[in-house]
Amino acid sequence: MSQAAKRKTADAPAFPKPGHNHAHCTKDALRKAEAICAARKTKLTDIRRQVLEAVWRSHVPVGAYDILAQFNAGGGRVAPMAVYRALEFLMDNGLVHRIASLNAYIGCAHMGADHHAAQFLICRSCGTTAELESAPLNRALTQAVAARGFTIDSQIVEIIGVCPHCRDAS
Amino acid sequence: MSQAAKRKTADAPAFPKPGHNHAHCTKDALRKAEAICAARKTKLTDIRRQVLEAVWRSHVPVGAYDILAQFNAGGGRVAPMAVYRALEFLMDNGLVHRIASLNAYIGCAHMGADHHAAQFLICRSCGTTAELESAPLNRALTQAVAARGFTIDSQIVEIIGVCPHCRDAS
DNA sequence: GTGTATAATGTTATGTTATAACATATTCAA
DNA sequence: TTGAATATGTTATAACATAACATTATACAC
Repeated sequence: MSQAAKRKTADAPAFPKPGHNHAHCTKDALRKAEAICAARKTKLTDIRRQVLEAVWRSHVPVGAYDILAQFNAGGGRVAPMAVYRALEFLMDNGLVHRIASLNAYIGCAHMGADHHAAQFLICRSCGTTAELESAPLNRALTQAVAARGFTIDSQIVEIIGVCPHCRDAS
Repeated sequence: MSQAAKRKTADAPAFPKPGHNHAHCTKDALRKAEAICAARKTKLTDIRRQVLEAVWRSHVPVGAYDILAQFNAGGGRVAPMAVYRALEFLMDNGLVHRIASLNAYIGCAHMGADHHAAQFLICRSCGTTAELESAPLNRALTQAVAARGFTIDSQIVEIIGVCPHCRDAS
């Protein structure tokens, strides 16, 4: 593989494909989450792990009450608070992101990278949402903000459009 | 004024100052809104204008139910639907933006510029929110998205931090 | 091991934001 | 002036999120 190709791969991860082996995504995410919590000495308890699994069911952001519904489908009695608390923990530990424009949550694709500066591509056709993670974009953003004398704490960048797979399919 | 200064003025509008003449902002906004609705042959009815005025009370995004409360403070009987419908009209006509991270609404600072690609700076100290409108940022964003084969429809860019005035005051 | 502080979860209630569905009124043009 | 389109009124409810306090589990010092 050429240097350019390598750089492209590192810089522009493929948009999740419809038929990819998602079990691998989930397993990998859980494994990394365990490692991160161990390193941070925080506890990935049962309910937290279950919420993380629910979030990783797909690459489509999932609402808190959808997670709740999954839990209670078998006659469970979990309350909304339990889900929201688990989500808060997962977000604090960089394992999950909130998608503000959807009021929904998605597993972090770059666990451990310590980025609270995620950017998202949201397909309005299939719902699949991917992290962007573009260095040039980050630079442009940092510069534009600094030029206004503004001190940046956090950012919400959500791009709504059509993913390459849906575009090709239409 | 030098070319550089002109460019800076056009490119980086000042963050709204605490003591600026806000009556001018409001008046200007209403005037432009009238013109835009006339040009588009849409109707800026009473309730729509009142919602627009409520949104322009300040440069801090305002919640739909806050607007509602203003209306009903004097014993009114406006229902949430009325406010939401007016907000929808105002957004469709490019007069108001929704701030997703706050579930709140703010007057559009560039009426008529026909940009559904607004970017916002939100001060977490005073709440003042300004539009960013950076060409380099837009370019970087467009490029980064295109490189992923993604077709962009709309974007949500909200930068949370501290505005220059609050920073200087602290 | 026991007590005690901290963290995690359970429980109940309520707050906040937004929309559905249908009725009525207004406008404007044919 | 009447019919179609637009705008508003009204009632109910959906969807998302947190407050406040009770209980249980965990850890760690003694």
